Amino acid sequence: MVSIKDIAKKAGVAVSTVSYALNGSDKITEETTARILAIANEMNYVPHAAARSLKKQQSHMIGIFLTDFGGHFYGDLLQGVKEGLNRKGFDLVVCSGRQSRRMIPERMIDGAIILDETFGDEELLEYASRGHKLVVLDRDLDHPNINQVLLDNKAGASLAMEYLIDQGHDKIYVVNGPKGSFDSKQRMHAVKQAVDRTPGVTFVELPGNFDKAAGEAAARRIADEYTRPAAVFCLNDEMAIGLYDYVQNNTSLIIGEHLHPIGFDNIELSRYVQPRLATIDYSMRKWGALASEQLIKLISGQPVDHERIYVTLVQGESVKTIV
Amino acid sequence: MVSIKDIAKKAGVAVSTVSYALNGSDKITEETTARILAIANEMNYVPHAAARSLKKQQSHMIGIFLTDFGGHFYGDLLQGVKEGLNRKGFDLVVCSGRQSRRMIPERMIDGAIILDETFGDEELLEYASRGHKLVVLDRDLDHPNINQVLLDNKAGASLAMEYLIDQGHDKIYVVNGPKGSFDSKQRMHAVKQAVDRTPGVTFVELPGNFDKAAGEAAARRIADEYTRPAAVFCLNDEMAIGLYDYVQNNTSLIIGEHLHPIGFDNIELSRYVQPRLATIDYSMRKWGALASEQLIKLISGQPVDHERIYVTLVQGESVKTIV
DNA sequence: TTGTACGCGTTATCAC
DNA sequence: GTGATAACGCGTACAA
Repeated sequence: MVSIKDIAKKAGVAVSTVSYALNGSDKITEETTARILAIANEMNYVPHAAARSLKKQQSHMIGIFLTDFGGHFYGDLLQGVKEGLNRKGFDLVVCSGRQSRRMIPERMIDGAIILDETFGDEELLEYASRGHKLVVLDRDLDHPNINQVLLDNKAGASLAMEYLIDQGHDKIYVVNGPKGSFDSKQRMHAVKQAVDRTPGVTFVELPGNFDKAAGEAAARRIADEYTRPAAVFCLNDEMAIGLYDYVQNNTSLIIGEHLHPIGFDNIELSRYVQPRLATIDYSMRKWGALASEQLIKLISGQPVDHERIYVTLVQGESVKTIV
Repeated sequence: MVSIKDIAKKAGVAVSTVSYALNGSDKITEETTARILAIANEMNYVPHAAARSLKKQQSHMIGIFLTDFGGHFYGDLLQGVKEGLNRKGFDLVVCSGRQSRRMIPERMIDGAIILDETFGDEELLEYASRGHKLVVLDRDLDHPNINQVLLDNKAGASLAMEYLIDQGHDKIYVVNGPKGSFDSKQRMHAVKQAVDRTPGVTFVELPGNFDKAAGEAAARRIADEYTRPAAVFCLNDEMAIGLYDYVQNNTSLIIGEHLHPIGFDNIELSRYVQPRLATIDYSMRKWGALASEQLIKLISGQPVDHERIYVTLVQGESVKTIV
């Protein structure tokens, strides 16, 4: 592998001269620079990332940590992050699983975006206290080195509940997310507020886990005890799809007639299931772009405030009016 | 940031002692090792990835390069790669876009898995000739430093065509993939072979691009010239979904009656569209796992042969028998 | 322009 | 056998 030393030798100059020339410093003559560049090119020189990182103490890479690679969930988010980052000359690495976490303390990345509830708050605070810069998308964490870019879960859940109630529903199941999930908690909290301020609404909370299986389990329970039309607020679309699967394959109940589900996230699939799933929408891409922006500000020492991603209601034939 | 030097100072030993102890060398006494480990722990020591990479000339990270983050396409593949890698102590970074390519020559990663037609063959051969190890999933490239793990496109396309023909279809549209795509070419080649050996089949090739828009465009064309029932082999599911969208929203043609589409990939969505899309299935996870295995063998200098991923037919109500 | 110290961990060599 | 010294990998940046 060719290093600046080799180039220096061939060009008959010092390594520092090569380094300056390569980095476009005006300390070096135009001619010398050109000559060195030519030689470097001809020798197929490529700087060694590790050496540069070691000296500069930064890698110009940032990591995004996801719970898993599954689901249709992340495509647009990642695209948003990547675009935001590339504009600033940073590269993105997408990580998942425990092993890759060491990239943070080992300084392989200059900062991280976290969307992975399997991280403990303490672990993240620990990183932050050691000087690592983080943007969290899935929790409320207060530290100068941590910035939050959170969904407006409360608005979303309120929107969903109000929609159901406006359509005349007074029996509402709510399928919860995972225990530790911040988004779940916020959404469920808003659900309870909505119920509290609306007399006459029966509300049943079912356990869930943000995956299809949870939606199916909830559907079974609901179908088993079915007596009259009910609305079902699944705290994400994935579970709503699971509910569709179960109801349509294992019962004679009709979605949009007996059961009126609404989801959260507006994943692509929701547009394709029959009938179209009502849900809460927001821009994944914007979320990602904003997160990357905030992280770069954090890294470059600029002041940052926490940010919020706004949501809207998407109506769907899965929810019909009760007359 | 605490380095081995700090630990050495506190422990009253030389840095080499610390390094040996940390790496579990038997050159150091149990007690000394224990003491050093304790101190390192207490000081929250974490080795600097860049320094280690620099010395060892390897990062224990491997990269997978994707055309984009979109589509439901990659989740399982990535999961497969990750699992295969983690077992061997490697970490995965998922990359997309031109910028991140520099990770290869800059030796930020020890090897790369390529599923991104926007790479040129020459570029990849160039990397290989410089000693970088690659596994390609999307082209036929011969070099000692390159291993191929390819889909059995020919079998898949033959399966699809035979299925259509067996159902009595004699008018078959085929919606192609992008011009440069290896998978497209192989599939289309097999299509032509199938047509050639079956007299009486009318076959029309339509341009495509593996995205939904291409499927919609093809659908428009087919609908405009519709005279009698026809089968449509979309060279991937995404385009077949686009075709569904157009046909169901803009025409009175019925899928499974007038138009009989089949896809390729068996993405999750294909199970949800109505009627279920017939398609060609294969295990994404296995594909990923195999790719990572091959790459690690390549990196560790073991001999490797090219591999093939087998495919099966998934029947669906999108294709009905012509009587 | 150039010589050189530096960033940090690894490992060969050498002395006790 | 134990442990210390120093060279090394590669690029950067300060002092000369």
